[in-house]
Amino acid sequence: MCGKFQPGDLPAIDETALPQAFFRRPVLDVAPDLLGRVVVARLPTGLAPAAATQESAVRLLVLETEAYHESERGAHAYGGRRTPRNAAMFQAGGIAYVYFVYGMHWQFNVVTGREGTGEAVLIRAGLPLDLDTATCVRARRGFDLPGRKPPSRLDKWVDGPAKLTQALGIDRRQDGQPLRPDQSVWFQVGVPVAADQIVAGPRVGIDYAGEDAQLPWRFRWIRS
DNA sequence: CAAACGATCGGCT
DNA sequence: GCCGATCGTTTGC
Repeated sequence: MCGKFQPGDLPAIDETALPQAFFRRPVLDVAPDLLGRVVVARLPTGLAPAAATQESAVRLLVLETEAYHESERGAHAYGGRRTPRNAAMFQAGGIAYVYFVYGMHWQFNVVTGREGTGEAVLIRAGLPLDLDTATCVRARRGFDLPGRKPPSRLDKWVDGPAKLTQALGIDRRQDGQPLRPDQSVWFQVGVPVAADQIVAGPRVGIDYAGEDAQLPWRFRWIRS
């Protein structure tokens, strides 16, 4: 390629796939530990008919996550209550939990912990890592449509959970899928993140959770 | 079976 | 900053 694509100063990225054991830990361990990892998705673009049969690889550096656990009111699995929608949350860690919100958006979660406990990490934001990714994200997020243009800062391209599923091409078909390289979505080791660069704060959009809405279970990587 | 309600986004003021 | 869009999931009658 042209070699001009610069996602910022980053050390070498370790492309080793994260093993299932990485996810089979408590959700509050996994959620901050996912910062600096790379999420990879090989999914159809689903745009023009000609492109619909092609597959594109999108690689995003994980910048923001949130933890959800059945012990608190913010979680779909609160109180251990199972429904057809949240079934994936109760499986052993290492699979995807994908659900639909606000009548138009998909959200991508990583199931954590042991089988029988409802917990998952919501992936909220990411940084495009290469030219192929940027090309695919431009198309999927509609940056090339008339009257629209991509954000000037690359870290504003995928800065919300619904924007992230749009960029990766994730929808209900990935719900319950194992996160492994032989599937369509998986994680790589990525780059190390210093502990003092991780900022914890309250999760967004869960006012109905009462006092649990103030738990500092949102994790953001602030690159200095 | 009907109806309310979102773990949000993008466009406009 | 506010507001409208839009529909799967859940809950209650």
